[in-house]
Amino acid sequence: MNIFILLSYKYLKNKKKIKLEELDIFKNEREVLDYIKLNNLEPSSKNNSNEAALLSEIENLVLNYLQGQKLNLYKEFKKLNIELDLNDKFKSDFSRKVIETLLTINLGEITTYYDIGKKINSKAFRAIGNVCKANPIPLIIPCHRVLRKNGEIGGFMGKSDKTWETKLKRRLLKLEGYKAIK
DNA sequence: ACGCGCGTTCTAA
DNA sequence: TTAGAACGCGCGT
Repeated sequence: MNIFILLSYKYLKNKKKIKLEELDIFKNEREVLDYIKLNNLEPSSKNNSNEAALLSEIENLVLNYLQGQKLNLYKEFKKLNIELDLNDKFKSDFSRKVIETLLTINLGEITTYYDIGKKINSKAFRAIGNVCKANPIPLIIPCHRVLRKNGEIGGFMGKSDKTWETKLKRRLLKLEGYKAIK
């Protein structure tokens, strides 16, 4: 399965750090190009050596993860002092609690929409799904580790079962060593 | 397969 | 700005 990954970020010169805005996953190059065009994205200049170094570290982390290394990407990104653009995106208490809970699910583990609801004292299971859908940085925020209560795969990146997106979700879980999915 | 529940977003006033 | 309708990577029956 080939995938194409696009990182949208800003380099904060004064702080010398990268603020990661989005990590998007596409199934072919054309989709990447369409997305870049649609959102008027500028190609990375990499004219700053610190910026280039950070980027290559990020690239290595993601590639190693996709090749099966057991990496906690969230923690690794934190080590690199990468800023995640979450507070801008998630403004409500509810969505922040969902994201917070998601970040506690380690590689190799899974949870369910139901369990997240239990943890944050809510029965809004569908709304929890909607927060995941709005997740701008999959892989780092591990929405792929959330299944339906009955063990079904559930959706991924806004799409329901029997789509390329859910195949990717299965693939990621397999990569992480989790096997039992309906 | 259907109805339900609930946070978010869209829509029309 | 505000009420209410519509919408969802879901759940229970």
